[in-house]
Amino acid sequence: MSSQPAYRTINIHQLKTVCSACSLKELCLPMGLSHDEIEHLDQLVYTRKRVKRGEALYRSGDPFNSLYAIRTGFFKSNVLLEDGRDQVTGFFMPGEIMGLDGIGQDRHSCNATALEDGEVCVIPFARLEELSREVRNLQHQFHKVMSREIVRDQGVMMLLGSMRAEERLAAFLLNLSQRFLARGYSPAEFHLRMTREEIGSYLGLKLETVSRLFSKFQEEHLVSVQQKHIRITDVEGLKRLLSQPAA
Amino acid sequence: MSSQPAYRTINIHQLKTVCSACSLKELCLPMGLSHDEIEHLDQLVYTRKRVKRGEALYRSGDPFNSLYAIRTGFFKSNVLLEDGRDQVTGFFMPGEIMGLDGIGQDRHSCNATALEDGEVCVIPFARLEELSREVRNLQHQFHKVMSREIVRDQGVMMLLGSMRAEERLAAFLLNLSQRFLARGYSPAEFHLRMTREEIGSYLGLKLETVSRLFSKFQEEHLVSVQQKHIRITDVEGLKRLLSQPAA
DNA sequence: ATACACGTTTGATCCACGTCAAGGCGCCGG
DNA sequence: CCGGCGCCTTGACGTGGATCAAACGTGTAT
Repeated sequence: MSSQPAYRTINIHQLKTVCSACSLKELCLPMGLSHDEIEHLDQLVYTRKRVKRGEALYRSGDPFNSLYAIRTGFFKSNVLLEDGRDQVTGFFMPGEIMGLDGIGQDRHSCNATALEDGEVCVIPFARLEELSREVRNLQHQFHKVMSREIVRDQGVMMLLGSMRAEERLAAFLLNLSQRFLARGYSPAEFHLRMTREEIGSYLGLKLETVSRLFSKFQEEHLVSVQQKHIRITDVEGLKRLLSQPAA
Repeated sequence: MSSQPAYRTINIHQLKTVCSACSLKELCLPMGLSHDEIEHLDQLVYTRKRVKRGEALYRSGDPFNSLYAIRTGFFKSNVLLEDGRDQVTGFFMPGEIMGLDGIGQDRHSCNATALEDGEVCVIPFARLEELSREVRNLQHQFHKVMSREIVRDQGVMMLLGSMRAEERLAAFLLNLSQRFLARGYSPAEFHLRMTREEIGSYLGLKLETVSRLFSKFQEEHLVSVQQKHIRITDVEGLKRLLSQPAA
């Protein structure tokens, strides 16, 4: 990757690299930008990085230089307490941006780990700021990305702070479903890339509880679960769970 | 720069209004900016807004136009579920910025309410974006503010997802204490502006649990509590609670 | 002053979820 | 094809915090 020749116009791989040619441009940072504006972005992302399953994209404490736009693969972010407790703070899929936590302190405040082999676009942050001083819509788009991350976090707080275990898992499945749909995958049938323990950590539950709930949902014909393969058979049923505070 | 009258020096109220003359400039948006840069900001904030205790600064669904920098008073933000459940997502004090949730969808996604009479600086967002295209450091500073909000939210997730009730309350008190300290108030003795119920909602606990924990902390000589007046008598003791997963 | 309303404290009881423990399934390497 | 190791499921039991209920301050309005 590193030794790209100068005559890049004839390099097919490079062509596929730029935002303007990326299939995720409707979901990712370029969302809502005009064709011309996206071409400005092509100067921004000149590095890709492959990450193998289990590898860290960055770790808490690492100096912050870049944001990462996921091209392929599935990632998680998590924070560790001194005593070893571990809280998963998010799951990320193609088109989503990781690393926003690093801007405020010039170092990352969480770990980002690949849940399967994947590839990310490296976005040098100084360059992004520079470019967004020139391209108004890019600036605005970037602000939207950050704001949506804040809103997403509010949703997780709602989940952790006021929902019961059942509701949390239902909300989680519906959220994944929607995000798969937005990416052109089936919203009804998908593969969970994370373990029960990671789901539990994210939802503030123990892995046994998550497992039991999957079994319960299956008995109630809301989903059909086979290990990591999930098939949602009754979306409305899941949604109904969310509006029913008590059992 | 454009429409400022030349004789602005004689307007006392105006003098107090501008960022360059604001006592909170070390904590608020102008943090880290040079004197000259802060003067640019003076064109940004031309409206203040008084908010009475219990009044909303904005509500979920309201169109988004401005951010709000708190000058005086104490605020909370909360989200409501259809079924009436209410999650407090944050408490805000002077120098902190509210409204960042609105950027992503052009409407606010939570409510912001005054816990006591207060005053905020209205920051028209379009103007902020414009100015931050011109003033590099302002741009960067604003990005830091947003990023820190994301990191703060991660902390709350950690709290809600992996801490026990005792630890949550201890973490909450220590957090308030630090923020009061940063504002020049006593970190050891302060007045809680929110009710037990609001604290509970924020921490994912019921008000009775919060009340019991205050009593427990008092018995253990960690704090002395009298209604809303709190005095932290053993900071180290509180910190110790945080690193002890089990009782 | 007085009184009401609201917020808080405290006790008794309950239950959702955690903990501990024992298999079971499926995948990978030998 | 076999054995081992993650990961998952399921059961039995324990407990932290919720719920229900009853007083008790305290600030605010009359």
